[in-house]
Amino acid sequence: MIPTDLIKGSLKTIVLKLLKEEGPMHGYAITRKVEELTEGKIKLTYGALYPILHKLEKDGSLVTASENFNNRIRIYYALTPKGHTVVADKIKELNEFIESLQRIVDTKPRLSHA
Amino acid sequence: MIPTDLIKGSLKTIVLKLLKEEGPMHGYAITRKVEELTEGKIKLTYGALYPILHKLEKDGSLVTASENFNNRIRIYYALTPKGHTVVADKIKELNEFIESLQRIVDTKPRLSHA
DNA sequence: GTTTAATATATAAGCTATTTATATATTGTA
DNA sequence: TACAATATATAAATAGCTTATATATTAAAC
Repeated sequence: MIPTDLIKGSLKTIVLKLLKEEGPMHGYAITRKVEELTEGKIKLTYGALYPILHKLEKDGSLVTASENFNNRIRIYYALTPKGHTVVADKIKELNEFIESLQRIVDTKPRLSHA
Repeated sequence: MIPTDLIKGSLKTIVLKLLKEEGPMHGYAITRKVEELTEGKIKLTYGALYPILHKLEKDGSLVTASENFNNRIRIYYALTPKGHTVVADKIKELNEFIESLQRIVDTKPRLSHA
């Protein structure tokens, strides 16, 4: 599993991206999907997830719709038009970040030091 | 510039990786190199850098050697054998992280939702 | 001649996103 | 009948960072 320090900071982007590609999801399903996509390497804790969702709802990026499924409440989160704009920006940032990290990781030692 | 939230957590790995590839460096040079490698997209502040270096020195991953250059003190940081082990682990983690992020970012919408 | 930018290291206070712990409740499985 | 899985939620604590501040020299600009 990837240490949380590293993942810290990209969780919001990950959540938004999932909602964009999968459509409306409820919290529990989001944690499942992240684990599935990353083969268990990234685990979204509920203590991190729900504050993120609530915050995004508050700022108008997400809207909710409650559903009763087997006597369990499911709260579906869906992107608003504003949310779609936010995701686009966040994805762009994340791509730049990935690119920068790769440039650093791919750096090979110089011959002068070999 | 990439928001600091995203970079937070990978700074230590970046510093260690640079010291591995470039050989001993002093703090100021490290900040310069990171900016250069990432085309200004990642900026290492001194408030972040020096505590990282001091911590790595304390735990035995780095050793220091002072040099006087133009009446300016330069403190060179170099990896110890332990440091080399730590870098290897950190790089491995970072690669897994990058891979996981890419898997999430590259996810395309399903036809069933199209 | 004097101000400004660049070089060089350092620390303390404050912020904020996260982890950890805790709470609650139902359904399916062993 | 107990345990695992499903489902949401919050509060306290942590930790890594940013921001601000301090100090000192050299080179360039004006």
